[in-house]
Amino acid sequence: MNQVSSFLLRIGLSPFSPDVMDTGTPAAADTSKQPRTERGRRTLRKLLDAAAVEFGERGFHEASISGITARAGTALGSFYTYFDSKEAIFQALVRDMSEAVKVAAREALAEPASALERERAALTAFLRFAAEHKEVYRIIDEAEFVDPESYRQHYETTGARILDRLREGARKGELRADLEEAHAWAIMGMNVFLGLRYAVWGEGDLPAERVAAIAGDLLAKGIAADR
Amino acid sequence: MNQVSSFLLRIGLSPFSPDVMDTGTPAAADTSKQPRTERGRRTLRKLLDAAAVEFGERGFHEASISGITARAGTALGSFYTYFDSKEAIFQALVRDMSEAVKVAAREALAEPASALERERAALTAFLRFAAEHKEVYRIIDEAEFVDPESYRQHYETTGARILDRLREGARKGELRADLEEAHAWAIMGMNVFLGLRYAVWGEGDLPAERVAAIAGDLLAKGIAADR
DNA sequence: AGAAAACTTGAAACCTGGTTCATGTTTCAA
DNA sequence: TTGAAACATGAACCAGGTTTCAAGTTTTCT
Repeated sequence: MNQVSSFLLRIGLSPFSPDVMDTGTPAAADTSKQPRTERGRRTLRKLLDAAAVEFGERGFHEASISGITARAGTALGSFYTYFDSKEAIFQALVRDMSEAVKVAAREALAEPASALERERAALTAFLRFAAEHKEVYRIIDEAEFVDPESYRQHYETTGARILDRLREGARKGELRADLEEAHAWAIMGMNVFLGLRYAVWGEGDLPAERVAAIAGDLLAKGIAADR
Repeated sequence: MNQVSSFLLRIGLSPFSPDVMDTGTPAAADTSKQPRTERGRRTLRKLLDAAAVEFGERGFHEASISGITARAGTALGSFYTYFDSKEAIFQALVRDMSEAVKVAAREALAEPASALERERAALTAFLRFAAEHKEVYRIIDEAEFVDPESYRQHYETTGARILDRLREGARKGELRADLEEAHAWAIMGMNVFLGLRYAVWGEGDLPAERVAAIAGDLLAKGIAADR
């Protein structure tokens, strides 16, 4: 029911870690809301885990605070000890998850390989992660409407990381030298849609490796007929 | 304020055309709701146009029926003469817009060209359309949460059309023979994300042709360094 | 013309669910 | 031990927006 908690357990502890780069939303002085007690930290974590499930299952608007607190096994009122509003917890969740996706990708890129191999590995990891945590996928996607700033930040950051890899590949002479932001976004879009189709919707009609192989090979050679 | 109406004027007349393929949602016996009068058709159209603006500007949940009727210049109660609920008009809108996107793409593919050229042309058209009708983009995207069935149908149909083109290209020997559904989805994802980044978000930092050229060339040759 | 059907109207009923709050319990440091 | 701060509780409050409805007005058809 909550494979989510595994990574939230890891991440959840720092849901309010100061934003590395404050982008617009004042992020509020949530100092007042930070738990000062072990018990408090436990409750906060339960709420975040519960929210991930609730939002993932019912979507932002269908989801209810009482649904979250019920799942968390806390009283309705307790919610407001930790979050100012429904939006606030959603935002915390989105940022944690964005981070979680990033981490998952980074891990997959641990051992060095050719630039093309790396893109394939990254996609495989992403597909596996998405299949494992469909809620994450959904929540980040819904952020486009609930918390546009975080949504934008997520994709801009992700795009920038892809571009970095492309440039690195170009530097090593493995990739073309003229790659730019648009290439990174094209690859990102590819990945996201393949994730939607095969990881989130697909009941595994194509395994992650296969999908990643197809995309990798598309990146390597294009789709034109061999001459 | 409503460049939308132009295409809705065209499409709006048949918002209830029987679904070619009923997919799950019973689509209800909307026979009862079909206008039987010229006046009725006019009002229905006003409501759809207004809804496109309202939903596009405020998103599904922020949008209100009274907002729609106010923009349409009709009474609140009249809304329910034509739609059963907020969801119902949203669905009608999504399906119309899905159709509109399809039409725009078809038009761009009017004159024959090489398979790769066609993909580039399709993307250019899509980017132009998206820039022109950001609301459409947003509404279709939000359907993922408000009306998942229509959302899925939109992308499955679109993906299928792309795949058809790829197969056609393969048949003519211009494209590789091993292209499959995943390739179509990869291309679709590419297009959608480039649309989001450069048509919807971008203030035209890159013109549609340039973006389409980059993507087209990625499809043609891949991103590996020339050997 | 006359009557039925189609359509319009906007006030008000109705619901839902986010948020508040006053009261109690637990934790922790001195 | 003890008091203050942190945290927990859930009934009640409340705003806002969807939906209903009964009473008109316009259109269509014979």
